[in-house]
Amino acid sequence: MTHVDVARLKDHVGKPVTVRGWLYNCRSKGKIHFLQVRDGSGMVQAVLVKGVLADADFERVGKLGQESSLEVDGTVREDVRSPSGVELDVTGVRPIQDVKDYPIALQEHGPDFLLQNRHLWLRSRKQHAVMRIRSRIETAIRGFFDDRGFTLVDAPIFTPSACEGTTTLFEVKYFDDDKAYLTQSGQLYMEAAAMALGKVYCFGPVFRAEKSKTRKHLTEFWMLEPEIAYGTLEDVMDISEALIVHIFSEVLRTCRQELATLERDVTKLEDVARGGFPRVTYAEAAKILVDMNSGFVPGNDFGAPDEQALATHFGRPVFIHRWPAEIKAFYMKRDPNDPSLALGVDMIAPEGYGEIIGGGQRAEDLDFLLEQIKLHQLPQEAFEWYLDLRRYGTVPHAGFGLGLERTVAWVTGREHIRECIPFPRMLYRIYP
RNA sequence: UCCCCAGUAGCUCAAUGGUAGAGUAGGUGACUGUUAAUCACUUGGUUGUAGGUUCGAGCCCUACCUGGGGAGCCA
Repeated sequence: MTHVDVARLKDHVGKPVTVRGWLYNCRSKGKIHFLQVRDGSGMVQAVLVKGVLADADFERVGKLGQESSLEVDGTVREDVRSPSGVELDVTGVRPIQDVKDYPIALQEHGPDFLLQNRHLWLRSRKQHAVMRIRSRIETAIRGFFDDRGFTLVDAPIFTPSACEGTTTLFEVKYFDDDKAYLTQSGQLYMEAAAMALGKVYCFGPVFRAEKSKTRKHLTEFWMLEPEIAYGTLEDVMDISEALIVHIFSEVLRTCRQELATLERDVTKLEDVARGGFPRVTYAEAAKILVDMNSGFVPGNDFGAPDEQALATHFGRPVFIHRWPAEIKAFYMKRDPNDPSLALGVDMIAPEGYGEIIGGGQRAEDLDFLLEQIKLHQLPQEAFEWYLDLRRYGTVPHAGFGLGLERTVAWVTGREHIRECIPFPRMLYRIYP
């Protein structure tokens, strides 16, 4: 008998197949067992009628516990009662391991318990669906950039110093007496790579040692960072909008089943996939907040409540660009029309998912950067290689960073970012 | 680091300051179309820890521990 993935069973109607997987649930109705079998590709109901097997084997199958591993032989049959359209008429069952007391029951569980059992939680239907969508999003991202002539350039994980000098970093010992830090961003390296390869992106894990305890934060998360030589602030907004549209379109095209499992409102995703995101300046956004009497003080950075208010106001992804320079990073280019403004842009997602993208145009002038490094009291010697990029053929360039888990949370409609990475690393939690 | 909330059976949760309970999982049995099947019976407890108040504390008070949510910071 040929082994077939559950997802492909509909191509084998009427034929004998073997399914290899795990018992998700078993409902026994006296002389019929209904075995819910999952194999990672999908779930199928295998129907075992008494008399097909020896009575002792029939009894034994009916007593297999949740997540018992097994191989099931059977004939594929179309059935309108099945959500997947097919069922398996069982002709044989080979239990591999009979499991008792599987920790995760078919009921609600608390977050602490689920996170302690993350290695098992991944098997449940919704987590399975989230991981599938995450994978599809990563594929869509790579496809998007590969199709547009970008080169994937992997950034280092160990770095000699802070990229931006702002956030708290994880420190590790680097051989004898040197210290190294886990990267918080590959951006500066992408700027170097863009001068070599034109259009580049990196996509990998980054680390933040801030003691953040919210549904939007992880200590280890994955970030996509494209960088474009000769790119501008407008390019960043155009490309990031096209990217978001592409991601949402691809998920809608390929993950209908998973979205249904997650009970995600797809009309929300379809709206995003239409594009045409509003673009406002910081000053315009600030005015909106002031007009709402939100208590926002113009000139300040937007806090989480401000961000939420803006997201609600627009109800769509929104770009906010041209920020007061003093609240943005040292490497941001100034607006030629108003040097107090930085050519930075953030994209805020609707539905409370917050800042998904941050980026902008980079300063390409050597003297300006030297001044900024002094002003921010950064160690110039650590940035000499970065300054070389402005000494040897400097050009305008721009790029952005996209937080993968926040994007996954948004697409899948998850309450918490911790469900959007296979093994979340969070404040005080590094198991399993 | 700060603010708020919660810790009771393996899990999810009840319990006016007065005999610790239910559902679920586990066990035993019934049932030929179940969708977290249903039904009957059943095992299961140092109420996070340490003090305190009280005739009496799961409940009130203090400290600590663990977890959750939020702020700041960011993606």
